[in-house]
Parts: sequence; structure tokens; C-alpha cells
Amino acid sequence: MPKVIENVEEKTFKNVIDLINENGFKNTSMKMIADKTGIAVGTLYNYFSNKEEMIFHVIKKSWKQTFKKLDSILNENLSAEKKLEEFIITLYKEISSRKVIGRELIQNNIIEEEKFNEIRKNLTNKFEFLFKILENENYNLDLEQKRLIDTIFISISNLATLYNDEEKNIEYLKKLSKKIID
Amino acid sequence: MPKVIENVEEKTFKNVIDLINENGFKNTSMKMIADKTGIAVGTLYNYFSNKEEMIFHVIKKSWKQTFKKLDSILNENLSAEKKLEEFIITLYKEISSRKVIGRELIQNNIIEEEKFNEIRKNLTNKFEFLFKILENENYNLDLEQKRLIDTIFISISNLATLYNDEEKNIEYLKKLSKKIID
Amino acid sequence: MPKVIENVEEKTFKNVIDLINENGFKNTSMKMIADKTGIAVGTLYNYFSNKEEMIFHVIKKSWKQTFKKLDSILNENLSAEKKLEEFIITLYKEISSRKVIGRELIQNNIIEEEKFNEIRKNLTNKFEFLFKILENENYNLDLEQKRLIDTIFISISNLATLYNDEEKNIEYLKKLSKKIID
Amino acid sequence: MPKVIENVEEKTFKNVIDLINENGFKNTSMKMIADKTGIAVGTLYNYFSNKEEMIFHVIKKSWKQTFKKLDSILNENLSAEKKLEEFIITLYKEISSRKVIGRELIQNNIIEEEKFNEIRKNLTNKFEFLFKILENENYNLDLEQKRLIDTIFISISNLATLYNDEEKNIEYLKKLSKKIID
DNA sequence: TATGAATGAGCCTTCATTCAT
DNA sequence: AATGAATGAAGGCTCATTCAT
Repeated sequence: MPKVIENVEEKTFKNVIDLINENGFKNTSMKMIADKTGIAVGTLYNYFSNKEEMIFHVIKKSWKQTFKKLDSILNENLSAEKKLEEFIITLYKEISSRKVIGRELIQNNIIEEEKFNEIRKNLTNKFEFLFKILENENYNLDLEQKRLIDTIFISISNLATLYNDEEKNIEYLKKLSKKIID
Repeated sequence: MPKVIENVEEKTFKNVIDLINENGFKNTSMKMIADKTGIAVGTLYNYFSNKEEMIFHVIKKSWKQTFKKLDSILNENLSAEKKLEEFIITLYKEISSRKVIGRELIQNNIIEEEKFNEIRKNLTNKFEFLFKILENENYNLDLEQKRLIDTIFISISNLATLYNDEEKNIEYLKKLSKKIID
Repeated sequence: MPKVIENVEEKTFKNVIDLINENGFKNTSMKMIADKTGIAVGTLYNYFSNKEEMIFHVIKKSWKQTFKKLDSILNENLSAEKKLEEFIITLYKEISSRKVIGRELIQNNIIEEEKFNEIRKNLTNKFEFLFKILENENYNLDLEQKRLIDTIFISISNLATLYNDEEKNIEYLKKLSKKIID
Repeated sequence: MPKVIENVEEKTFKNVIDLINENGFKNTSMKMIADKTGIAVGTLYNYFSNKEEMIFHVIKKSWKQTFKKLDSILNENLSAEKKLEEFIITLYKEISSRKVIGRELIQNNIIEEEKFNEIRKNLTNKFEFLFKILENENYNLDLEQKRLIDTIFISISNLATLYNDEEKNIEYLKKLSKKIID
């Protein structure tokens, strides 16, 4: 059997996220990733066919994990209001722990925009599902949904990026989620 | 007698904004700016010590213009609620017309973060002044102000970046600003 | 018990020729050869110390086969003129079916020139033997032999590389070989 | 006025030819060319948009010079036979002094084949024109012209590459050109 | 012995910055 | 002061070769 580095993909995963959070996509070089992971540049290319694919893989995988958690909240036996709150807080926690996964969806110029459409669409679907539940329970949702979803999402990303005080962030988001359906 | 270029800064201003909006900071080269401006690369370096300083200068100047407009709203003779609405809409229009001025404040990685602190501080001050007026007129502002300011600001930037339908964007922002003080 | 690969050289032979004909030496990677052969890259290095040696081995082996065929023509019971014709046509057919064996002898840069000297010498010997027969039968060979051999050889290689119409190629070569001894 | 290196293109011209003759296109790196020319790599890219364009430029320019000389022979007041001889010798001298210009036209895998078609076509035209003159003077040209042109051309290239003894090379070519029209 | 992932030098290309004119 | 060609470090990527298994 050949020489094998264990869990290259996993080791990479965390490092890519960290480096891109620190420096941005453009300022993170393949060599930096290789060095931080303790492997050779060439090895990266055994796992990903190019830099763009690599970062996109990380983002996609990252979101897959998040979507799973969001789904289980939508399926829990909770009041609509509580669901909204939990949904938002979970989204916050996810984005907070892997900041880049939020920001990358908004910034253009990094990866072909259309590649993100699937992720965007998926997140939008979950929100819309949630809003339908709220409407069924007669909550008031007069704001245009598409823009509202963006507002919520970008605010969460921003919070996660800017402030480290998780407790206060969550407290703020709880109040915000109530206001939305007021 | 050597050619004398007047108003290098002004000539640069609009073009840098346009180019960065189109291509992003990293993908806008000094040569592109030089070509579009009609000024030689070397000359640019007589006015700005490097690319980062140049873009920062543009952003700072851009915000100075915006702040002037925001100030005049704060000093107008309007109801507190109307002031909030006007303030937000003006902010939207400013960011919308020179998108980069919003985006750059969110994306770090491009310019040393601390450089933005002054601008941030300035914008925050104006919002706080506005909120004080609202509180004086007994509007309810239970959300933490620092985070709320960010939410508003980032949402506006996002709207300006993502959707071109100005009418709808403004309509949405009007409703949003009402919700905030509900 | 480890897998034992038999006839590595033979398996390699045809595939290397095909790949190099298709892509050239530089654009044929060891991995491509490994994949096409079904032998691991590492294993190839048990049989050949490097890429250059490998291709050289193939060329040498290839010529050995060709030389055998040429020898049998020289030993056949034919008129001198017919011998020349047969010799040239056989050389054409051989080179045509494994183009690289011709091309490599012309293009330097791929393998150290001196390595080819043995092959060259061998081919030259056969031609000289053939010319001696022709002279014995009083054919006129006023052209300098060394250069003439090259002309014939390079023309055949070129024909084999450029044109697929075997019939016409051979017809042309027949006429050419007659002209030589005119 | 900016810093200026004089005659970059000319300086490059000779060095590219030399290096490619020595190492082949694939084994000649842009750094090698830059070093040999005494300029920076980046400077090369001010003159040629990429490596392929650079070498193609050299070849095209090289042939342009050669075609001019060949044309003047075709227009001279000479016997048909003498014209053929002069034509071939000039072609030899040209190729001999810039070897690569011959070989590159035959070797594939280096530059998109079709790019050479114009050059090939041009050379072919001149030969055909020459053959027509010969036929008018009742010389016998029973060999197929397309293949004959290739034979002559490739033989000349080969001679230029292999043997340095110009006198003997030319003597050989004179005899060869006579044989062709015998 | 066979395997094929790991290695890293080396390639082409870009571009912020410099500096001779 | 203005110019823009020259510079060369740095980036993404390839692939011959090595070596742990």
C-alpha cells in the first residue's frame, strides 16, 4: 500500500475555513493551506482539482451539516414562534463556528455565482417553509419574504463575524426574531 | 514643461469605485485604474503610496460625502419616525450608487480592519443620535443599539448589492424601519 | 503473496508507442502509461530507472524488430533493384505502424543524442550493405552515401507521419527509390 | 520617459532560436529566455502575450525573411535548372542558420498545427511555381509534387541539423536537385 | 514485489511597485 | 512632475520520482 496521509480532507477542512476567515479567499494560497495542514501542495491536488473546487467543496460540505440541523428543528414538535427562534439561533451558531460559510454566499467575485444558487435555494426553501408555519398560526409577516430572508441571514453572518459574545448575540437574535413576526 | 495633471484624486474617485464594483479589489489592477483614468501608473504612486491606501482614500472620501447628507437629515425639521425613514433611505441610496463603500466595511481582508474604525465610529454616532431622538419621543427601542445599527447597515448594503429594483428596496426598508421602533 | 506482473516490458511496449504518438513525449506522463498499462507507477520504476530510459528501451526494442525484417530482405534472393525497393517499403511500413521509432531519431532534445548512435550505426550498416550490392550490379550511386541514407530515412519518417494514404506513399517511394539509382 | 530596454524583440529573437534549437520548445522555459537575454521574465510578457505566441512570432518572422530571399531567386534571370539549385541552396542556408524554423514546421505537439498552415502553404506555392517553370522547359517531374516538396524540405532541414560541413552539404544538394528533374 | 499517494521543484503567468527618462 | 517599461516575487498547477505500506 502506498504512503497515506490520513484524513487529508478533514484536516484540510478546518484549515481552509480558518485561513479564509483570516485572509479571505484570494489571499489564501494553496501553499498556505498545504503548510498549515502539514502536507505538500501537490497532495492537495490529489484531492481537489483546483483551488476554486476546494473552497467550494468546503462550503458545500459545511452547509450540508448545517442544513441537517435546521431540518431537525423544523421537524421538532415546537410552537411556530419557538421554531423561528431556534432556527435563527442554530443558524447563528453554525455560521459562528465556521464564519466563512456565511460570508462566501454573499460576496461575489470569489466563485462563479451560479454555483451557490443551489445552497441559496435550499436555505430559502427552509425559511419559506418556516414562514408558512408562522402564517398558519396567524403571525403577521408583512415584509417581503425574499428580502427578509436576506436581512436575517446577513445579519446573523455579520453578528457572527463581528462580535464574540455569544450570549449577547443570541439574546439579541431572540428579540429580533420576535420583532419580525410582530 | 512637464504635463501637469490636475485633480488626480477626483479623476480617480469615480473610476476606482466603478472598477472595484465591477471586479472586486483584488481583480482591479493599478494598470486598469491608470488606463481608465488616463493617468500613468507611476503618477498614481505620486499621490497614493500604494494600492491599499488608494482604495482606502476613495472609501473615506466617499463616506465623507454620505455623512454630510446624513447630517442634514438629522438637522431637518421632521418627526423622529420620518427622520429614521429618511436616514435609512438616504443611506441606501448612497450605498446603492457607490456599492463599494458599503461592502468594504464588511469584508475585512482587503484593508487593515482598524483603518475603518473611524468611519464606523462616525456612522455609529449618527445612528445613536437618531435613536436618542426616537427615545425622547417615547419610541420603543429594546434591541441593543450597537448590534441593531449593524443589522440595519448590513441589510442596506446587502439590498443595494443584490437587488436593482430601487422602488421595492425602498418600500421594504420603510416597513423595516417601522418595525424597528415598534 | 504479492502480485507478480509478468512481461512488464511487453505490456508497456505498445502502449508507450501509442501514447507518445498521440501526445508526444513531454505530454505523456508516467501516470498515463501506468493507467493504460494497468501497472502502478511505482512498478514501472522497478523496470526502468526513469522516463527517458523507458522510452529509449521502447525505441531500441522497436528497432530490433525492424532490423530483423530488414535483414531478411537483404538475404532474400532478389535483384538489387528489387531489394532496394523492398527495403525502403518495409522501412516505411515499420515506421508507419510505430511512428515514434522514426521521429525520435530525428528530434533530439528528448533523449541524449549519443544514445541513438548504436541504432543509427546499425541502420547505416544495412544501407551501406545494400548500396554495395547495387554498385556490384553497376548501378550509379553518385550521391554521398551518408547523406543519402539520411535523406531516404527522414523522407520515409515524414511520409509516415504526414500522410495516411499508404498506397500513394508506397507508390511515391517506389519511384523515389528508382530515381536514386538512376 | 520610462526605463527602456532597447531592441527587446531582436535580442529575444536570436536567443529563442538558439535555446529552442538546443533544448526544444518544451524544454525551453520563459526564465531561460529571460536569463539569456538579460531581462526579467515579466518583461517578456510586455512583448508577447504568452510562450506559444512568442515562439510562433519568432518562427513567422524567421520565415518571412526566408521567403523574401526565395522570391528574389524565382524572379532572377536564370535557367530553370539553375533556379531550382539556387532555390534549394538558399533554403538550406536559411534553415541552417536558424535551424528551428525548419523542424518546428514538422514536429507537431508544439503549437496548434493550423497556425503553421499559412507558412506551409506559402512555401508550397513557391515550390509549385518553380516546378511549373521546370515543366515549361520540359524537365521531367514524375514524382508527386506534394510529397516531393516535403522530401526536399525535410531533407534540407535534416542536413542542416545533422552536418556542419556546409560545403559538402551544398555539394550534395546540388546533385540531389539534379536527380529530382532527371 | 507491487502499489499509488505524497513530494516539491519547476513551469507559466500576473501585477504591485520602482525608476530611468 | 509624469511616464510606462522593467522588475521579480508570488500564485496556481503539473508531474517525475520516491517510499511507506
